[in-house]
Amino acid sequence: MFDKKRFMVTAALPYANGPIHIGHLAGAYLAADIFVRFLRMMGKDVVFVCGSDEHGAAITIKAKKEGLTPREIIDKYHVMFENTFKSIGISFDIFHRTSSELHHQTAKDFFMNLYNKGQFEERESEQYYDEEAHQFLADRYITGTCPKCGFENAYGDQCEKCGSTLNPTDLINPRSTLSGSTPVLRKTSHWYLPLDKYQVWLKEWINTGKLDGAELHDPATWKPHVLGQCNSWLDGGLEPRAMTRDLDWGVDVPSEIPGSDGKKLYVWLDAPIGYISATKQWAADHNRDWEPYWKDNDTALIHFLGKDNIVFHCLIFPGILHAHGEYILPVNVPANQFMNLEGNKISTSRNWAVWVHEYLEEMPGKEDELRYNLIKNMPEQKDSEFTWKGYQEVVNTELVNNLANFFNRVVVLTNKYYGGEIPDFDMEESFFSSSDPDMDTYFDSDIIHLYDMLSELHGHVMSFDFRASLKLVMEISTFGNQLLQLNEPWKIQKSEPERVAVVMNFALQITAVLAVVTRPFLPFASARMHEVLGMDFSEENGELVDIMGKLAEGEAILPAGHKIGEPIHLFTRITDEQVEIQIAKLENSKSASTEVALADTFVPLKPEISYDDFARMDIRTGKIIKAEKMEKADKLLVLTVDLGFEERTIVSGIAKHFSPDDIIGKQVTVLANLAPRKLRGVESKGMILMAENAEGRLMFINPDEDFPAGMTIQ
RNA sequence: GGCGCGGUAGCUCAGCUGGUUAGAGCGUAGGAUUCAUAAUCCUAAGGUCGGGAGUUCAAGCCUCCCCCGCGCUACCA
Repeated sequence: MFDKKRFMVTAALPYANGPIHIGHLAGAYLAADIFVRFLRMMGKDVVFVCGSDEHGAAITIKAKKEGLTPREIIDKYHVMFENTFKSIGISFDIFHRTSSELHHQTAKDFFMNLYNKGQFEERESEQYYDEEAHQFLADRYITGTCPKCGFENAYGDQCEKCGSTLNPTDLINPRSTLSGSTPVLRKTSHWYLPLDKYQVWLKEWINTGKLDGAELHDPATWKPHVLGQCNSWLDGGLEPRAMTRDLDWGVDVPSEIPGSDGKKLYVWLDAPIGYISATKQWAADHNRDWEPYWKDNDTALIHFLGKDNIVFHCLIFPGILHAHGEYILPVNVPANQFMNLEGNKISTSRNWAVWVHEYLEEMPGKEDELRYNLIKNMPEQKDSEFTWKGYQEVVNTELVNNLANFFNRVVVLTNKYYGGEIPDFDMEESFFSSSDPDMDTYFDSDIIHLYDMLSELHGHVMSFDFRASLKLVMEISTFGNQLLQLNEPWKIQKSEPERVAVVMNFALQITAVLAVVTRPFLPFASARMHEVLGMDFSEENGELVDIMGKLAEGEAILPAGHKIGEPIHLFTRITDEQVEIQIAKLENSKSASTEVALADTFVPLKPEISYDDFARMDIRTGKIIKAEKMEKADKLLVLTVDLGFEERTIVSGIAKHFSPDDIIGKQVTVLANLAPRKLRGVESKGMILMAENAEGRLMFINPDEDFPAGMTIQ
């Protein structure tokens, strides 16, 4: 991969309906940023693109809720994204947006191309239509009762209470959120991408890297969980996917296509094309040609994203690119897993998150401290965890005690002994080094040890192993601390100044190496080091190649006589108070949002019924006399209930809440005249009445004293 | 239930295609040192590698069964 002429690097487009949190950074943006900065410093031709994903029903709904236009919503978040990413040091070459004219045109062209090639299947389906608002309804515009948990405000695509994935037609009592009316099913037609037809080549391409005889990537370099998830989908069989929707906020289906009225491109053909339009805009801004970056086989296309996006970028987008025919496919999709926060999943809706823009305000000047922690704990192979206590410990022990302290003591000693000038020394002079503790070493041979470390660092970055590469950076600092400790210049400066001169010169070369290699990880501290050392800190452009070349030759990076500046503290300690404030803030937001959630989830009253309606229900007391788990079902218990006059079988979905042994002998309340229904082959006659709280916890409803079975309830 | 990814020292994690006494950082204990933000350096203690069986001369790494965590998915009238 590294032998490719140029690199096209993308980071997942953030959706413009909420701010960026640490999970986003750890999942995609930091990994991409390190990789790209490193490539630039290796002198590679690389373009790094991203942008706001600004279409779809969720944005129009949010706009409506807040009394704003969709345009106002996306403008707000686009600006916010730009500021956040810039402030935390994500070095996009361009941060574009899908609402731009250029993107609309690019996406339409792409659609037109596939259409003309006959790649689409046009299919009719029935979708809900709002007769008052005169439009088809996006899944998110339809609410109704969840068929699975009974929650009355489930969306057409998902129930936010039980988390099930739904189709709008699954909803009981569907309502349009536009007009409140009951939507009707109406025929509509859409263009589908026949992924089922791509299945064979996709499977081959993913697992062997081969496509049409060409070797495109090495699957051994792909992460196991990425391959695993792809194969899980492939083995389940791919199905055609609609590439268009009846939406009102998005990219129009090209008007020259019959039946395009009111149709918009669906996210599959919108967001990822955003990478391409971003590249076009970048090219136009810099008077460059965008096409080689997407169409030349000598380009390595790499997508950085979180695991929620794997299937999208490994199967659907490659399917689209290949259907078009002119585009290259990604050589790797190094998806990360998720980062948890203080023991819980990060959740936007429950406000359980560290928002990056808030962090930047509350912890000013501590960009690198956050970057360091997120990289150190990057969820590369499995979910990981961010804690404020861990943040404090890592900053104080690793950044302050190890790195900043090393830098500081070298600069202090240089100023003290040599008035801030890098000392000249005798190449024949020996000293101690931890690279070979048993014998004395010399400048030109030991400096190659630094080269070896950088070369190892390079290997880690190229295999997307950012945790390991960060660790290696810190080992360089430790190597420096060891050098000082083994030679103790403060003890021998009077007696052996020649030896101190080599040691200090070498120590200064290590600080120079650190100034350069920290840049992809800790760009802000890197800038401070450059300044103190009097090194040029301009563009990232081949400087790693430079210093590696020198080190390999046993040469110094900073020449003798070079003047450096005054000592500074690169990092300062995180206090207990700072940590406590952050933890308290999290806890507060949690309890606050729980209260809101509780208030929100009081299920609205159902329409009034008559006494007769009630009287038709036969509700009885009963007692569970037998309970066992249903085979091959996670949530079902098969209960035998004594109703006094008979025993009957009732299947109940409570296995997650109660174990069979615990509920035998339990008094229950049974809706006894409910029509029987078969569940997984077992006939269930009746239903156990349960109370449920906002968190989904279940409780039996029963007489509060021992009471005979079979008695009526009225 | 199915599929995928994980389960390694108190904590966070490394362990390449199976190969000698299983590693790192933090924490803990002892020692050295004072240039440095009470920082640094050295040493030590500490692990039935989720559990069980198997393949092999040899398994943390391979096979089978089971348990636990996470994700997707199915059943939950």
